[in-house]
Amino acid sequence: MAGEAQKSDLLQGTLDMLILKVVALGPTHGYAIAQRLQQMSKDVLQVQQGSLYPALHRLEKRGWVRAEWAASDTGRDARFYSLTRVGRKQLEEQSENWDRLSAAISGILRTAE
Amino acid sequence: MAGEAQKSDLLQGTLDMLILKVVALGPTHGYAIAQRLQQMSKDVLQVQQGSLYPALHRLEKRGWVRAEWAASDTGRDARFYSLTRVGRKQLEEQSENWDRLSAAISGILRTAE
DNA sequence: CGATGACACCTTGACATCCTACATATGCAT
DNA sequence: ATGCATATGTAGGATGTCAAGGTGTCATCG
Repeated sequence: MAGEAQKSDLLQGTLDMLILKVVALGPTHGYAIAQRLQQMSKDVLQVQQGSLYPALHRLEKRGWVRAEWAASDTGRDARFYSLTRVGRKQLEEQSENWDRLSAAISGILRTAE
Repeated sequence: MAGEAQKSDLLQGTLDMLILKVVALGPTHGYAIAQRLQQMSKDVLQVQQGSLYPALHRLEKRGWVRAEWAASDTGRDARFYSLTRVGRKQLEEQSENWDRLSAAISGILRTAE
């Protein structure tokens, strides 16, 4: 705790979108999704397991991803997720929404005093 | 509700920061803060009153804003909020954090498939 | 005079999301 | 045998937002 800046690991509401994006790049299992998000963001984003797996389950329940067991790189069984057609649509919508909202917010923050 | 995509009016976790920013531009009362955010964002952001007032109260409780009664433009009494020194510090920190996180997210979304 | 709508404050209850912490199990290296 | 990275999952609690409702004032319109 030596003067570390407080970090919230995520922006609320963006996790589903980020997972969809990673899965859109190719079928991936949960553990790897979290690692990849961390790498892709250069350690800015960190997904806790207690956030990750519930998110994957709700995405599957909504039909945005499909899951199946397969062997991971290391030979162990892992649950691979792939994007459904509905999921791809969702990813597009959420990305557009993100662009709109984040641009609006950044614009406000840039307002000169 | 004609097939409208569900849209959350805000990105969770950004409301406090946005309020601090508006208040940083000059003392303002709650109702006007919500209007201003909507205007500044060209109707992209909409703050519900059930989000606004609890937010103002927690900002005050944390000592990030100071509140006092005064007459509004229309002559009616309103509760004007102004930024404290601690609040200004918070605004800076949260803005930097926003920049980091939003840049990371946008970067991931831009990854080519 | 009564109704309406904009202004301005506020609370309650439900809900979704996230985090901390815990729990389980495998494979590999030491 | 012990530990570590991999890999999945749940339980409990905190937080933030929303939908919906409520109070009261003031100006305007019919």
